[in-house]
Amino acid sequence: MGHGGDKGRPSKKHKSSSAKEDRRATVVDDEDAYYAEELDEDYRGEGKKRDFSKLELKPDHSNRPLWACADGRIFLETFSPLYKQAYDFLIAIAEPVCRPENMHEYNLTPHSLYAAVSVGLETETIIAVLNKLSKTKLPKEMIDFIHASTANYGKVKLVLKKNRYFVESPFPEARWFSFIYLLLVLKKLLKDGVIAAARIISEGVHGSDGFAIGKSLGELENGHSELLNEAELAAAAEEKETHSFEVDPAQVENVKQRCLPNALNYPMLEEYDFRNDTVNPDLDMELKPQAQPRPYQEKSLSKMFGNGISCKKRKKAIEKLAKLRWNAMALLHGHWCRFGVMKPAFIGSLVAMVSRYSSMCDCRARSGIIVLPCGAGKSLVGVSAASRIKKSCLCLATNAVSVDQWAFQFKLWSTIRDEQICRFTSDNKEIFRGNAGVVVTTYNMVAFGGKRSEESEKIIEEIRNREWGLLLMDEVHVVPAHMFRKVISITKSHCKLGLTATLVREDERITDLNFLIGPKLYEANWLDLVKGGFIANVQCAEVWCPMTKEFFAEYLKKENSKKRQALYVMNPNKFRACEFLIRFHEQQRGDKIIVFADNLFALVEYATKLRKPMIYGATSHVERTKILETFKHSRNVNTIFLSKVGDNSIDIPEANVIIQISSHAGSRRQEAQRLGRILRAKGRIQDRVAGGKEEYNAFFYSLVSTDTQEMYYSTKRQQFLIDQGYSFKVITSLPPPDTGADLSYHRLDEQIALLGKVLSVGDDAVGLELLEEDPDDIALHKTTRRAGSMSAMSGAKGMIYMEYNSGRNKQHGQKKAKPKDPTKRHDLFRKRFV
DNA sequence: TACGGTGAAA
DNA sequence: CCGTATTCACCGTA
Repeated sequence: MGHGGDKGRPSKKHKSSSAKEDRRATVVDDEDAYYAEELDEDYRGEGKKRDFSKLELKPDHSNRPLWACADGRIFLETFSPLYKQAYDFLIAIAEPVCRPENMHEYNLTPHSLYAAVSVGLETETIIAVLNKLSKTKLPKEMIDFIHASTANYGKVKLVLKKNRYFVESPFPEARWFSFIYLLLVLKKLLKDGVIAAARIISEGVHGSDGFAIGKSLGELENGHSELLNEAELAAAAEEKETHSFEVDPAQVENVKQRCLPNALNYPMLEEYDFRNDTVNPDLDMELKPQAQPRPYQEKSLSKMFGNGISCKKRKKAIEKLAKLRWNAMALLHGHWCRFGVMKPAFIGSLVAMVSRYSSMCDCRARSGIIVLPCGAGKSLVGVSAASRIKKSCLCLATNAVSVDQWAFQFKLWSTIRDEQICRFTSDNKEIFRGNAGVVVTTYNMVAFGGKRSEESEKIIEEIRNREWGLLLMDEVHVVPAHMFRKVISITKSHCKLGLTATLVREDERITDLNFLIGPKLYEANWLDLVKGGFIANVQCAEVWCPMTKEFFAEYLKKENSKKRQALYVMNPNKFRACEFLIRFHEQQRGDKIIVFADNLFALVEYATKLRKPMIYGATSHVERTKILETFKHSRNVNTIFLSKVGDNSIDIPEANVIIQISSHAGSRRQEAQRLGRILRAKGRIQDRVAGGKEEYNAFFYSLVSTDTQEMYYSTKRQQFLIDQGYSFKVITSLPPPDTGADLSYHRLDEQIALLGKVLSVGDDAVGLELLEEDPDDIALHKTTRRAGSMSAMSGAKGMIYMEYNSGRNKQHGQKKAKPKDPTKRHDLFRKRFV
C-alpha cells in the first residue's frame, strides 16, 4: 500500500478514523493470502491493466458472477444463475457503464455508494455481498473505498420547516450527545466558505439556536473538541432543545453540493417523514385497485419508500434500533468511563447507525431519481408515489401536452377528484382551491423570468408559498439546464422524485442531479424489460447507403457543413433505401411507420415525393391532431414524416417502425427518445409472449450515407442504446441488388435533377420552387380523402402542398384561413434554408 | 381564438 | 468550444 500512483481512486482518507482499520492495513503485507496486493501489483504493471490471468480465483469461482477490479470497476456475467440477484445488487451500489448481452460493466463511484447507503444498504453488507459474488477476493482498495465513501452518511439532515430550510441533527432521541456530535460535524461544515455564506443567523421562529451553536462552536475551537467532560456535555444538552442552523433557500443547492461525497463527504439526508407531518394537510387520494404496479415499478417505489430491504431484515432492524435506543446512554457512558474521552468517531458511528436503522424501520420518502424506459409506465410510478405520501404534490413536465397527460394519468390511476387536481399552463390556468391538491404545470411556467399576467402571477405566488409534500419531475434530465434548475429553489418541497428514460446529456451537467434532487434510486435494464414482455423487442439497424458518384463529387467540393449535410441527407441511394423500407413494412408486414428528419428541406422533399403526410413546427395544432388521428385509425395512412417535433410531446403508441433519415449530430438522448417512440407496441408484445417466441416486433432504422460525416455522428448517437445492451445490425445494400427499378431516382437524369435542386437550396427561389410544382400533390390529396370522413382535411395546412397552394385553400373556404400568402411563407423558408 | 415577439433548450 | 438553427411556451394584442 501507499504506492505513489494516484490512479487508484479509493482514497485512504478514512485511515485515521479507527485504530483497528490501521492495524489491518499494516499487516496486509505479511498476509500473502491477501489477494488484493497481487491485484494491485497487476494493476501497476505496464500495459497489463486488463490482464486477469494472474488473478487468483476462488475455488468455486464459476458459480460466482463478478469480477471486481481495484479501480472500482466491476464486471458481471449475465449468464450466471445468480444474475438476477447480482444485477439488483449492483444496480443499487454501482453505476452501469455498459450492458451488452453477456457481460455488464459497472463502476463504483462515491455517488453510486451514496445512493446505495441512502436506500438502506449498510457498508458491511455491501462489502460482504460483493465478496460473496466475486470470483476473487475483493481488492483492498475497493474495500477502503467503500468504507470511505459511506462512513459519513446519515450524519447531517436537511429539513424543511415552515418554508425554511435547516441543517439538523438526525438523532432526536438522545439529545445531549447528538448535540455535541452535531457541533463537531457542523464545525467542519461551517468551515466551508460556501456553507458559511449560505447560513442564515436567525432569531425568532427557532429561538436563538443558530446563535447558540455559533457560541458553542467558538468554545470548541479552543481545544475542547476532542475532550469534553461530562459536565460540559450535560450543560450543553440542557441548554438547548433543538439544534440546527438555517440556510438560505436560494443556497440550498450549493450547500448540498458541498456536502456530496466528492467534496466534504457529509451527504445530507433528505427524507420526508410524511406520516408524522401534522403541519401540512393530508390529501385524500388512493391508488385505484386496478392500478397494479409491475414488478419493476414496485421495485422503484420500494427504493423510494425505504422498503428496499426484506421483511426479515427490517424486523431485525427494528429490534436492533430498540436495543440501540435503550442502550445508547449506557453504551456511551461505558465508553466514557473506559477511555475518559469522547471519541468523535465513536459518537459518529452511533449516530449514523441509529439514523440508518430508523430510516429502515419507518416508512419515509426519499428524494431521488428513477430511470425507466419510455413506455414502461413511469407515470404509474409517479402517481403511486403521490398517493402514498398523500400530501400536496407539484408535478412538472416539459410542455403543455405532457401536462394534460399527467393530469389524465392522475385521474386514471388514482381516486383523486377533479377539484383536487389542476393544470397550470399559459392557456389553461385552473385556480387551485382547497387545502391540499395536485398541481400539474411546466418547468417553463415555474422558471419563467419575464413578465407574467396578473392571473398567473397569483398562481405562481401560491406555488411559491406552499410547502409541497412531493415535487414530481418528469423528464428530469432537463432540470440541470440553467433556467430550469431554478424550479428547485423556487418551490419548497419535502421530497423530490425525478423520472426519466434517458439519464444522459451531451454536457456534463447530468451529475448535478445528485445535489439538485438526489441519488439515482433505481434504473431498469431495458433488455430485462424486453424479456419480461413489458416493452417491445426492437431490431436496430444501421443502413449504409453509398453516395452516388455525382453527389459525392459535390460533397467533396463543399466546405460549408450545411451544404454537405444537404448533400448526404438527400443522397438518392438513401432516398431509395427509405422508400424500399416503407414499402416493405407497409405491404409485407402491415406496420405503422414514422420517418424522422431533422432537416426540414429533406423532410419536405421526401414526404412530397413519397406522398405521405408530415408534421413539423409550422403545422398547426389542429392539423397535427387530424393527421395523427388518420395515422392511428386509417388503414390508408401508414407512414408519417416528422421533424424534431416528434421527439417530444407527440404520443403515437400505434407506430412500431422508425426510419431516421437525418438527425441532430451526435445526440444520444434524441436517439434513445426516438427509439422510445416504438417501445410500447402493446398488442404485439402480448402476442409474442403468448407465442413464447423471441421475435422482433419493432424496427429502428438509421439511414447513413457512407464515407460522410454522418458515419461519425451515428456511432456517437448509438452509444446510449449500445450501453443499454442494444446491438445495431448493419445493412449494406438496400434496396437489394437487382431490385428497385420501380423506386424513385432510378434513372440518372432524375438523380441529376435532384442534385440540381439540392445545390440551389439557399438560392432565393428554393422555398417555393421545390414545393410548387410537384405533380404528386394531387395524389396526396386523394390519399387523404380516401382516409374517410376527412373532407375537412382537404384544407389541412399540415399537408405541405396545401400550404403553397393558396388557390386550393380558398376554394375550400377555410374561413380565409391564410393571412399567410405564399410570398410570406417564402420568406420564412428563406430564413430557414439560407 | 389566432398571431407575432421574446427567451430558452438541446 | 461557441455560434447557429430549430422548436416550444410564455405573453400581449386584435
